[in-house]
Amino acid sequence: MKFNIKDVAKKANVSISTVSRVINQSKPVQSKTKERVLMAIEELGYKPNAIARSLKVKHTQSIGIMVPDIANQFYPEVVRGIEDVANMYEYTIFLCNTDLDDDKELKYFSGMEEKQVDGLIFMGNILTDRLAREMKKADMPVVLIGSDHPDLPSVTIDNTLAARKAVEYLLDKGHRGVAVITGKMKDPMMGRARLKGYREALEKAGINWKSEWVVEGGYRFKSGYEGARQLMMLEERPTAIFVASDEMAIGAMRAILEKGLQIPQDIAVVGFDNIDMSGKVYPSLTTMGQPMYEMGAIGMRLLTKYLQGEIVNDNKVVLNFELTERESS
Amino acid sequence: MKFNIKDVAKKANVSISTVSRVINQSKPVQSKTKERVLMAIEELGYKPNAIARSLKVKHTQSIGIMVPDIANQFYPEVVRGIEDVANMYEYTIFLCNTDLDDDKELKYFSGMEEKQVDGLIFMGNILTDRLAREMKKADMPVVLIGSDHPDLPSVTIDNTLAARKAVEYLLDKGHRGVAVITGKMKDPMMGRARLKGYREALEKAGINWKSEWVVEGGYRFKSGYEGARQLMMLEERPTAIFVASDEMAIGAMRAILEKGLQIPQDIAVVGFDNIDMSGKVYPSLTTMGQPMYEMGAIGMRLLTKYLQGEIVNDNKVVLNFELTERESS
DNA sequence: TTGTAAGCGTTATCAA
DNA sequence: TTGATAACGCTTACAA
Repeated sequence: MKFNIKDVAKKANVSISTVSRVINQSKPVQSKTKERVLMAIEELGYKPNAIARSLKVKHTQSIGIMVPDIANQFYPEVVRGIEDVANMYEYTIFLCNTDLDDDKELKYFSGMEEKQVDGLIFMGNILTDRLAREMKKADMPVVLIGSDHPDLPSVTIDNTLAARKAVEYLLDKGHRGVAVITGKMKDPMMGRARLKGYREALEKAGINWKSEWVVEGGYRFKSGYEGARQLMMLEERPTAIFVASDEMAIGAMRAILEKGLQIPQDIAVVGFDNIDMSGKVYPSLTTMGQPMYEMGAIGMRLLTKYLQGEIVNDNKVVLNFELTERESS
Repeated sequence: MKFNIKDVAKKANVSISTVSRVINQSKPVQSKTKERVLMAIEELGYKPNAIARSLKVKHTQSIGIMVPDIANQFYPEVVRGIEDVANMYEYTIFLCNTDLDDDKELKYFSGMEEKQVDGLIFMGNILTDRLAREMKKADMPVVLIGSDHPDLPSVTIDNTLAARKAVEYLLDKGHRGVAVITGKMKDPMMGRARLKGYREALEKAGINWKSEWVVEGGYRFKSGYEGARQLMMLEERPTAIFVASDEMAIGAMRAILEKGLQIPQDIAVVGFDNIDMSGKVYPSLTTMGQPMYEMGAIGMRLLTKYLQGEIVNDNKVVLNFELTERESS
């Protein structure tokens, strides 16, 4: 049996407004009547209906999160960051997996709008114009995490700088033959930006670019594995590989180890992201870390600012990255 | 600017009821007027307000998911399973991280009730009586995944049988010195049940139980690492370790490798869960796999049955497990 | 300090 | 096939 505010009003012998007032503490209520109301609530096991409330007050205290795939190592950590600060601000989160599918993204976004989320956090490799337009049209704040767009707030790191630093680290260790397994070329951040960083590092060091030393990967283990095998078949074998994601890097390491080669003696590898597992594999992975939890937390904090109507002066926050040196280099 | 059904009614020169009818296709509408309505919707960029709808129809097409920690390797995969079938049935999901904290569990559950979720999926190591009572009281279906309770539907595997099989596998390989790193003893499934399986296997094989060969772990990498170190310091060193979770097993492997020992030649290890990473580490991990994605998918499917008022004859589904043999054994 | 009543954006009943 | 209108459970003027 489900009771509503009317039931408790009747039971406590007051009007529904005073019940509302004690629930929300929105206006003073005489302590005696308040007690009666509380009693009634207790006895009936009454729970306020947030849906009805939302309809009236025009906000839901819910926000949407769109991620490519929660089962992909990278995202759970940032979702956790989001969740933690969302809870501090009393928001609960709707989670959607887009699989990087444009239609799903559009559909879910629309669904979130209909469910009247107060705001939304979007993660995805590339933000289509179509979706960006929808986001602008919708009158709810959206913040991007890990990707970027001229007229939307976002939190990111400087991917090309981070990649450059990673490669420079390898160069500083004396490596001259540094190959790269990168993200998809159509992907601005993980693909092009990180490759650009690689190229910049080489240029600055006066090292020639060898096109056979750059292989385009996906993001998963398998493509790192295959990329490394391909690289090792070259007559001039690289002595180090910079890999644009940790999961690929772990795949690359396996390929190297299977070949009977030693890491880092024969080939050093440095990854990107610093997912949880990168410190746990053997050998542990040196990696250019993104502050995933912070990206989530800060992204959500940014969102709350819009939600609360605070003025925000900087809607593009770019966070620091940090190289974690481990055994693989 | 946000428009409502009234706005489109005015624009299309019809009543709000006919607008509602074309949106929901709940009653025939003359194709000509339907067209007008569709035009108006299009022009205004109207999106129906699901909150208002929910208030009226008394369901929200939302369900809640409570997990200990989405950043923990095990859960994203089952959440993904849940999500996929939830979407097939047009539900969207609220995600909550409980951190295994009783108060948070209670609080979030209450919050989900207020938000009028149509149902809820709970994951947690142990279901407190307090929470179980709340679940019974609430008039919404709840299904448990990975844990169990006499009067709640659930989907699990037979943890003690699975553990026994894992240990028997080791025994069959000729190991006589099989140690175990288990879950917390207060945890019925991952702790006691899996330890029980270990014991049963030993008994059946006529092998003596050595209390110094069982160490109680948490679930994380570190406790596996430490557990293995402890085990290796014994004067009679085990030749195999059964570890009650993959993450701990990966920690155990690292401890073994660091010690300069070989896996599986010196010590074999088999884990539990078959998380994604267990096939990617080096050496790859033999593990007793839980069908995580399926547990999620089937759990959600079970929930939809309650949601749709289907009669369900078996509210305790126990799934098959499967040993995946890899390099660590 | 308390109560009455309008209204939030829908759906659904009833009548036309 | 369409339109008026009550109702869903709440908050919030406004009045008492």
